[in-house]
Amino acid sequence: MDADAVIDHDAPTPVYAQLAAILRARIERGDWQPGRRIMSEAQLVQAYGLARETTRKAVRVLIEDGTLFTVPGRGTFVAEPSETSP
Amino acid sequence: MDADAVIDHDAPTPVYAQLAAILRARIERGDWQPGRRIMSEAQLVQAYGLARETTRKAVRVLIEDGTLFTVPGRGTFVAEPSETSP
DNA sequence: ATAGATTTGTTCGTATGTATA
DNA sequence: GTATACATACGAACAAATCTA
Repeated sequence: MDADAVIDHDAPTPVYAQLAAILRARIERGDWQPGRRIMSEAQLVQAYGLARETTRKAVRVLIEDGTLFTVPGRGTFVAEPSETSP
Repeated sequence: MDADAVIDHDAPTPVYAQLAAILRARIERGDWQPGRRIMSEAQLVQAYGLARETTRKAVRVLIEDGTLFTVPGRGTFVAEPSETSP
Protein backbone atom coordinates (compact mmCIF):
# COMPACT_ATOMS: atom_id res chain seq x y z
CA MET A 1 0.00 0.00 0.00
CA ASP A 2 1.19 3.48 -0.86
CA ALA A 3 2.33 5.67 2.00
CA ASP A 4 0.03 8.47 0.94
CA ALA A 5 -2.95 6.20 0.34
CA VAL A 6 -6.30 7.35 1.55
CA ILE A 7 -8.71 5.45 3.76
CA ASP A 8 -11.60 3.85 1.87
CA HIS A 9 -14.51 3.27 4.23
CA ASP A 10 -16.34 1.16 1.66
CA ALA A 11 -13.49 -1.23 0.87
CA PRO A 12 -13.56 -4.84 2.06
CA THR A 13 -10.37 -4.32 4.04
CA PRO A 14 -11.17 -3.00 7.54
CA VAL A 15 -10.25 0.63 8.05
CA TYR A 16 -7.83 -0.19 10.86
CA ALA A 17 -6.01 -2.64 8.57
CA GLN A 18 -5.77 -0.01 5.84
CA LEU A 19 -4.24 2.45 8.29
CA ALA A 20 -1.83 -0.18 9.58
CA ALA A 21 -0.65 -0.77 6.00
CA ILE A 22 -0.25 2.96 5.41
CA LEU A 23 1.80 3.42 8.58
CA ARG A 24 3.93 0.40 7.73
CA ALA A 25 4.62 1.88 4.30
CA ARG A 26 5.56 5.24 5.81
CA ILE A 27 7.98 3.54 8.18
CA GLU A 28 9.55 1.46 5.42
CA ARG A 29 9.84 4.63 3.34
CA GLY A 30 11.72 6.25 6.21
CA ASP A 31 9.20 8.86 7.30
CA TRP A 32 9.98 7.74 10.84
CA GLN A 33 13.35 6.27 11.75
CA PRO A 34 13.88 3.45 14.26
CA GLY A 35 13.74 4.77 17.80
CA ARG A 36 11.83 7.85 16.70
CA ARG A 37 8.34 8.81 17.80
CA ILE A 38 5.54 8.66 15.28
CA MET A 39 2.40 10.81 15.35
CA SER A 40 0.34 10.76 18.53
CA GLU A 41 -3.04 9.07 18.54
CA ALA A 42 -4.70 12.50 18.45
CA GLN A 43 -2.63 13.44 15.40
CA LEU A 44 -3.50 10.19 13.65
CA VAL A 45 -7.17 10.85 14.34
CA GLN A 46 -6.78 14.34 12.89
CA ALA A 47 -4.67 13.29 9.90
CA TYR A 48 -6.79 10.37 8.73
CA GLY A 49 -10.23 11.39 9.97
CA LEU A 50 -10.80 8.25 12.02
CA ALA A 51 -12.03 7.44 15.50
CA ARG A 52 -9.38 7.08 18.17
CA GLU A 53 -10.15 3.43 18.81
CA THR A 54 -9.69 2.70 15.10
CA THR A 55 -6.25 4.32 15.04
CA ARG A 56 -5.33 2.51 18.25
CA LYS A 57 -6.28 -0.80 16.66
CA ALA A 58 -4.07 -0.02 13.66
CA VAL A 59 -1.18 0.79 15.97
CA ARG A 60 -1.84 -2.40 17.92
CA VAL A 61 -1.41 -4.42 14.71
CA LEU A 62 2.07 -2.93 14.22
CA ILE A 63 2.91 -3.42 17.89
CA GLU A 64 2.02 -7.09 17.73
CA ASP A 65 4.28 -7.68 14.74
CA GLY A 66 7.15 -5.80 16.39
CA THR A 67 7.14 -2.72 14.19
CA LEU A 68 6.08 -0.25 16.87
CA PHE A 69 6.08 0.01 20.66
CA THR A 70 4.39 2.45 23.02
CA VAL A 71 5.48 4.21 26.20
CA PRO A 72 2.64 5.51 28.38
CA GLY A 73 2.80 9.26 28.69
CA ARG A 74 5.53 9.41 26.03
CA GLY A 75 4.22 8.22 22.72
CA THR A 76 4.49 5.53 20.07
CA PHE A 77 7.91 4.66 18.68
CA VAL A 78 9.43 2.76 15.77
CA ALA A 79 11.17 -0.40 16.94
CA GLU A 80 14.74 -1.19 15.95
CA PRO A 81 15.00 -3.27 12.74
CA SER A 82 16.76 -5.97 14.75
CA GLU A 83 13.64 -6.27 16.87
CA THR A 84 11.43 -6.44 13.78
CA SER A 85 13.33 -8.83 11.49
CA PRO A 86 16.27 -10.50 13.25
CA MET B 1 -33.00 -12.22 -15.86
CA ASP B 2 -33.63 -8.50 -15.81
CA ALA B 3 -31.96 -6.49 -13.10
CA ASP B 4 -35.21 -4.89 -12.04
CA ALA B 5 -37.17 -8.11 -12.10
CA VAL B 6 -39.58 -8.80 -9.30
CA ILE B 7 -39.75 -11.89 -7.12
CA ASP B 8 -42.49 -14.31 -8.17
CA HIS B 9 -43.45 -16.49 -5.23
CA ASP B 10 -45.56 -18.74 -7.46
CA ALA B 11 -42.90 -19.42 -10.06
CA PRO B 12 -41.21 -22.84 -10.30
CA THR B 13 -37.80 -21.26 -9.68
CA PRO B 14 -37.02 -21.01 -5.94
CA VAL B 15 -37.19 -17.49 -4.58
CA TYR B 16 -33.54 -17.52 -3.49
CA ALA B 17 -32.53 -18.52 -7.03
CA GLN B 18 -34.61 -15.70 -8.47
CA LEU B 19 -32.92 -13.21 -6.16
CA ALA B 20 -29.50 -14.63 -7.00
CA ALA B 21 -30.22 -14.11 -10.68
CA ILE B 22 -31.43 -10.57 -10.04
CA LEU B 23 -28.31 -9.70 -8.07
CA ARG B 24 -26.08 -11.27 -10.71
CA ALA B 25 -27.80 -9.16 -13.36
CA ARG B 26 -27.34 -6.01 -11.31
CA ILE B 27 -23.65 -6.75 -10.89
CA GLU B 28 -23.19 -7.49 -14.59
CA ARG B 29 -25.04 -4.28 -15.38
CA GLY B 30 -22.58 -2.41 -13.18
CA ASP B 31 -24.84 -1.39 -10.31
CA TRP B 32 -22.02 -2.53 -8.03
CA GLN B 33 -18.42 -2.44 -9.18
CA PRO B 34 -15.76 -5.03 -8.28
CA GLY B 35 -14.45 -4.43 -4.77
CA ARG B 36 -17.55 -2.42 -3.85
CA ARG B 37 -20.03 -3.28 -1.15
CA ILE B 38 -23.50 -4.36 -2.15
CA MET B 39 -26.62 -3.88 -0.01
CA SER B 40 -26.54 -5.29 3.49
CA GLU B 41 -28.65 -8.32 4.33
CA ALA B 42 -31.14 -6.05 6.11
CA GLN B 43 -31.39 -3.85 3.02
CA LEU B 44 -31.94 -6.86 0.77
CA VAL B 45 -34.70 -8.06 3.08
CA GLN B 46 -36.27 -4.62 2.94
CA ALA B 47 -35.83 -4.13 -0.80
CA TYR B 48 -37.19 -7.49 -1.94
CA GLY B 49 -39.59 -8.31 0.89
CA LEU B 50 -37.98 -11.65 1.72
CA ALA B 51 -36.93 -13.46 4.86
CA ARG B 52 -33.37 -12.92 5.92
CA GLU B 53 -32.40 -16.55 5.45
CA THR B 54 -33.72 -16.43 1.89
CA THR B 55 -31.57 -13.45 1.01
CA ARG B 56 -28.59 -15.11 2.69
CA LYS B 57 -29.12 -18.20 0.57
CA ALA B 58 -29.17 -16.09 -2.58
CA VAL B 59 -25.95 -14.38 -1.53
CA ARG B 60 -24.41 -17.77 -0.73
CA VAL B 61 -25.08 -18.88 -4.30
CA LEU B 62 -23.09 -15.95 -5.63
CA ILE B 63 -20.34 -16.52 -3.07
CA GLU B 64 -19.94 -20.13 -4.09
CA ASP B 65 -19.55 -19.23 -7.75
CA GLY B 66 -17.02 -16.52 -6.91
CA THR B 67 -19.18 -13.49 -7.70
CA LEU B 68 -19.39 -12.18 -4.14
CA PHE B 69 -17.48 -12.51 -0.90
CA THR B 70 -18.31 -11.46 2.64
CA VAL B 71 -16.25 -9.86 5.39
CA PRO B 72 -17.65 -10.14 8.92
CA GLY B 73 -18.31 -6.74 10.36
CA ARG B 74 -17.79 -5.08 6.99
CA GLY B 75 -20.34 -6.33 4.48
CA THR B 76 -20.76 -8.24 1.23
CA PHE B 77 -18.56 -7.26 -1.69
CA VAL B 78 -18.30 -7.87 -5.44
CA ALA B 79 -15.30 -10.03 -6.30
CA GLU B 80 -12.78 -8.99 -8.92
CA PRO B 81 -13.59 -10.29 -12.43
CA SER B 82 -10.29 -12.18 -12.44
CA GLU B 83 -11.51 -14.06 -9.38
CA THR B 84 -14.83 -14.79 -11.07
CA SER B 85 -13.79 -15.84 -14.59
CA PRO B 86 -9.98 -16.23 -14.91
C1' DA C 1 7.13 22.10 44.04
C1' DT C 2 2.90 22.95 41.43
C1' DA C 3 -0.19 23.28 37.50
C1' DG C 4 -1.35 22.48 33.07
C1' DA C 5 -0.80 20.20 28.69
C1' DT C 6 0.19 16.06 26.21
C1' DT C 7 -0.03 11.11 25.47
C1' DT C 8 -1.21 6.41 26.17
C1' DG C 9 -4.47 3.16 28.83
C1' DT C 10 -9.13 1.82 30.00
C1' DT C 11 -14.00 1.55 30.13
C1' DC C 12 -18.32 2.54 28.92
C1' DG C 13 -22.16 3.14 25.15
C1' DT C 14 -24.21 3.14 20.31
C1' DA C 15 -24.63 1.54 15.61
C1' DT C 16 -23.90 -1.55 11.81
C1' DG C 17 -22.87 -6.00 9.71
C1' DT C 18 -22.23 -11.01 9.22
C1' DA C 19 -22.44 -15.89 11.56
C1' DT C 20 -24.92 -19.24 13.95
C1' DA C 21 -28.60 -21.69 16.34
C1' DG D 1 -39.13 -14.67 13.39
C1' DT D 2 -36.16 -14.41 17.39
C1' DA D 3 -32.07 -14.54 19.86
C1' DT D 4 -27.14 -14.69 20.59
C1' DA D 5 -22.39 -14.07 19.26
C1' DC D 6 -18.58 -11.80 17.13
C1' DA D 7 -16.22 -8.07 14.32
C1' DT D 8 -15.95 -3.39 12.90
C1' DA D 9 -16.35 1.70 13.64
C1' DC D 10 -17.49 5.94 16.09
C1' DG D 11 -17.99 8.73 20.42
C1' DA D 12 -17.34 10.15 25.11
C1' DA D 13 -15.32 10.09 29.53
C1' DC D 14 -11.88 9.26 32.93
C1' DA D 15 -7.32 7.55 34.71
C1' DA D 16 -2.23 7.24 34.73
C1' DA D 17 2.33 8.61 33.11
C1' DT D 18 5.17 12.11 31.29
C1' DC D 19 6.83 16.56 30.05
C1' DT D 20 6.97 21.59 30.23
C1' DA D 21 6.24 26.21 31.89
